[in-house]
Amino acid sequence: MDVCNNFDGFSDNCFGFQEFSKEVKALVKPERKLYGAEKALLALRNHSEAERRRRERINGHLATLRGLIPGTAKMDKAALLAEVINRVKELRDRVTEVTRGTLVPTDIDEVKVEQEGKNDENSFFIRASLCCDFKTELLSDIREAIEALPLKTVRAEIATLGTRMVNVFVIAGCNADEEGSQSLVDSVRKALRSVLDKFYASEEFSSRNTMSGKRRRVSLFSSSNSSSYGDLW
Amino acid sequence: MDVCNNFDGFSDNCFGFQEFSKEVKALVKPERKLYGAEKALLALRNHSEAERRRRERINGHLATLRGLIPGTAKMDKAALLAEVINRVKELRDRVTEVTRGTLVPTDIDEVKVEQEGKNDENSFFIRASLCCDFKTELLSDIREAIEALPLKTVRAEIATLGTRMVNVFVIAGCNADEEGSQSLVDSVRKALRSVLDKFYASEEFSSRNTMSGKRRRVSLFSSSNSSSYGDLW
DNA sequence: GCACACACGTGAATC
DNA sequence: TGATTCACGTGTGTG
Repeated sequence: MDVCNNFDGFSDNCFGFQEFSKEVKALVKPERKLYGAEKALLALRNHSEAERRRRERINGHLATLRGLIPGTAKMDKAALLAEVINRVKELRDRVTEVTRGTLVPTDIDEVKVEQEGKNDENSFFIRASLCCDFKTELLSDIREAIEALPLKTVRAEIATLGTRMVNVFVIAGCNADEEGSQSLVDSVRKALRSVLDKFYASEEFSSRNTMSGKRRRVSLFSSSNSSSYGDLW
Repeated sequence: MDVCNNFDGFSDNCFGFQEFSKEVKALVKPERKLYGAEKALLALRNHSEAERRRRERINGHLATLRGLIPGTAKMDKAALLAEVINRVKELRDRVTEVTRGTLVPTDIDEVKVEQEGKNDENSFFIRASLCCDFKTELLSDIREAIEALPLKTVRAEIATLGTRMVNVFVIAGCNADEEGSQSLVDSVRKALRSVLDKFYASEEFSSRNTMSGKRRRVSLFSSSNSSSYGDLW
């Protein structure tokens, strides 16, 4: 260790001398201590192997990312990750762009609540939507549910088609950490779902039909974009 | 070095003894060689600092990815990357899903060729589209161009709106590496562009209008989803 | 004590 | 050659 420090700029551990001298000391004394040394060596082995496995896991994921994004075959890790970031942003923007302007009720009752874009900075938005049969009573229920939450509604839209409607709310949040914003998302989702549940209950009471679960399919037209994303429920 | 190998399972370089002994030898001899040692130390320093910077770059990108994808705050690197992979796939699927079924010609002449999904396994698809004015002659040109390529067309669609049309081809490929599939994409793109160019040439010959570049804007309606993704050209 | 994850410095390869 | 990237083993902290 001291030897090592004779060269300035070298810290103790840079040559692994500590470990080395430990082993030496252990080896000097007979038998019993040797057990300790063997054990230590085994531990060291396990350690390095575990670390190798960890690296393989990470690099494996990086490799599949390379396969997922064309043109990144020969990039180094950092450049690859930068490209991944761009891709995620691009795709996210494309989705919102292609989704925007096509606010059309689908034939599936659903509540979607998701955090929308740019939590790069401290501000963020929550986009909440509820799609179901159109009932004027529902509107006030929704309004109440949303306004009961300590949130600021930035934008609200409604679209109807036939007997169906979809309501969209964009809600502003700021200065919330990861967990805070997630709990906001959850509370919004809960609020809208309770509105939907209440509606179902009243429907059921008026015995128009019985529900099998909470989701209901109404054949209006084949909806293509309302599937996937189970986590949005 | 020999000392090091006395412990089996330890390779030469595991303690950095090579480097160490190099420095020792250098120090034994006076003055001139000391310069060499100093230089070596400096180089080592630069090296470790560069490596530190590299790590910071990578970790920085990982951090922004964390910020970009909610719920990954406390994940370890591997889990984060796995989540990133899921996100990219999800978003990619959402885009194609939300795009599909809305095959409508836009007001911009364009050729899009992109690799579509799942090159996880060895098979993949290429989705190629060409959007331009509708001319019946074009159809056979396109057909010829596509069939001239050593590819299997899995699906083909055409949609028209007013004077505009868009053709979509889904082409199957398999057992191609990154570069191979990329060159296929390029050749498809080239083929479709040549069709478009030929069309332009004949149009120009018939002197309906002069082109400024190859792109042409026709006001039909404001197209929203044909923007971005310059790399698709 | 053990398992896991991370940062670090180093050796080697590539350009 | 120097600069840069990667894999590796190790030290260290946390649960």
